[in-house]
Amino acid sequence: MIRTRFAPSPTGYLHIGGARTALYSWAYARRHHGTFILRVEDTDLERSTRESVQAILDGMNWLGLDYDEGPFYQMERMDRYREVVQQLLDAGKAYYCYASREELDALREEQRARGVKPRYDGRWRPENAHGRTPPAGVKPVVRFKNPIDGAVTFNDLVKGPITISNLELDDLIIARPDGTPTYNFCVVVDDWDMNITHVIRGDDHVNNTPRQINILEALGATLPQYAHVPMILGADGERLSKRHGAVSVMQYAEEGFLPEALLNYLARLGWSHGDEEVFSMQQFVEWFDLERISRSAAQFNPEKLLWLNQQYMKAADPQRLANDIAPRLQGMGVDVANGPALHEVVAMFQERATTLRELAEQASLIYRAVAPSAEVVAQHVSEEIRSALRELLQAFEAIADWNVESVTAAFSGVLKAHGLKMPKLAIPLRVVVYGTPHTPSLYPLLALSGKARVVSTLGSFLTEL
RNA sequence: GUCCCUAUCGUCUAGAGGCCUAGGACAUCGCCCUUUCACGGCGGUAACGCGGGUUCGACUCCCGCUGGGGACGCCA
Repeated sequence: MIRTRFAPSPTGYLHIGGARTALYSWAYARRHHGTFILRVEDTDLERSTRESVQAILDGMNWLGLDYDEGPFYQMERMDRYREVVQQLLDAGKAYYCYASREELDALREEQRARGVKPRYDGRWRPENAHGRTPPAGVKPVVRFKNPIDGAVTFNDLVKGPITISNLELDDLIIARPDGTPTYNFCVVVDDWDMNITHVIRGDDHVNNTPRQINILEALGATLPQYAHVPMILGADGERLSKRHGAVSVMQYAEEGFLPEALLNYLARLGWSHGDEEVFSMQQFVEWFDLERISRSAAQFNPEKLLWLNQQYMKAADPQRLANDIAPRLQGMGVDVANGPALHEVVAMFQERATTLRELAEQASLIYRAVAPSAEVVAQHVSEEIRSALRELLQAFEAIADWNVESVTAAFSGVLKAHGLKMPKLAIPLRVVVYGTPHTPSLYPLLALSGKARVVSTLGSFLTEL
C-alpha cells in the first residue's frame, strides 16, 4: 500500500514550487490507490503562523488536492519525539553535547578558512569526551551519533543512485537544550510512524536524505523510497522569489486563473508524457510516473500558463464561468440583474479572455456604459459618421422586435444609404456604445445588449454635442 | 571553499546507439480567415555547452572541463 505525504512548513503561503511537489505526491498516491497525507511542520515557533497554515489549506483546497489523512501538526507530537530521543540516548546512539554556540561558530569559521566543509568535530562523542566533565550550568543539546565511515547510498526514484560519504556528514543535533526536537529528526519519526512508503519532496532535501537514512537505520525502521523533484526557477532562471511576481498559489486564483489550468501547467513543468500538453487531472493521474519527472530545475513561464488558462477558459461551461466571475463583477460595482443573463454574455466573451479577471472586465461592458475617451472619439467618429449614427439611432428606435435579424437589417439599411462599408460604421458604433473599438461580432453583441441599452447610450452620445 | 545534483530551440520538453534532415508546445515572425480585437488555420526562424574516449555508428554510453542549481544552522 502506497503512502505519500506533503509536509509544508507554515511560514508563508503555498507557493507554486510547493504546490507542484504536493501535486506529484498526491498524483502518485492516487495513481496507485494509496494514501495521501498532509503534515504541517510547524516546529519553528518563530516563523510559523496560523495564517500560513490557513493559506496552505486554502491553496490545497482551491487546487483540489484532497488528502486522506491529516492535517497532522508536529507541535502536537512533541511527546512522541522526546520519547524517541530518549530511546536513542538509552541505546547509546545519541549523546549530550555541551559545546556552546560561540564555540561551534568558531569551529565552523576555522574550517571554512581552511577550505574544508564545516562539520561538527565530535568533541563530545563519548569516545572522545571520556574524562571530560560537562561545564557547569550548561544545558546540553542531543546529537545523533552518525556513522564515522562508510557511505550512504539510496536509489532516488527521479535522479537515480546517489551516494554520500559519511565523512561528509556530522553528528547533527536532534534535540535542543529545552528538549524540543529539530527538523531532520521530526521528519524521520513522522515518516516512520506514518508508514510513509514514498518520500516525494523538493530537490533541496537531497543532502538531508543520508542523515535521515542513518537515523532511520539506528531506529531499526524500514526505509521509504525517495523521489526528489527539482526546483522551479523564476522566468529569469533565478530562484523563485517575491520579485518574480506571483509565487503564491492563491495569487493566481485572484488573478483569475482556473485551478485546472494551473494544475495542468504545474504537472507539465518538469514532467511529460510524450507530446501531451493539455490534459485533465484524471488523465494525469493515469499517466503519472516518478521516472518521467525531469532531473533538472525548470523555469516558470508565465506566457505558457496564460495560454493554457485560455485553453481552459474557451472549453469551460459558460454557466460555470458566470458563477466564477459573478463575485468579481459585484466587486466592480456592476449590477448584472438588469441586463442579459450572465452566462450568455460569458459565452460571447469567453474565448477572447485569458483570465477570469479579463472576462469580468469585458463582460462588464454589456452591463454598464463606458464613455470613450475624447481621443478615441476623435480618431473614429467623423462628422460624416456622426450623421450616419443619427440615422442608425432612428432605425434602431423603430425596431419593435429587437434581435439579431432586425438589428442587422437596420444596420445594413444605414450602410447602404450612406454608401459605407461595414467597418466604417461598425467601429464607430462600437466606440460609442462600448467605449472601445474591440468587441465581439457586432450584431449578436447588439442583440444581446438589448434595445434600451444601445439606444440610450447612442442617443446620449449624439445629443451631448 | 567542500560535497551533492544537473546540462536538447529564448522557455517547457520528446528522444532508452542507427527511426534525427533532432519532433511537439509556449513565445516570436510571416501568410490566410475576418466586421474591429481575439479565436482558428498554414508556414518560417530557432537547440543537442566544450574536449576526450567507447563503438562500424553517438543527442543517446564513459571520463574531464565549463555552465547552472542545491546543501553545508540549536530553520524547515
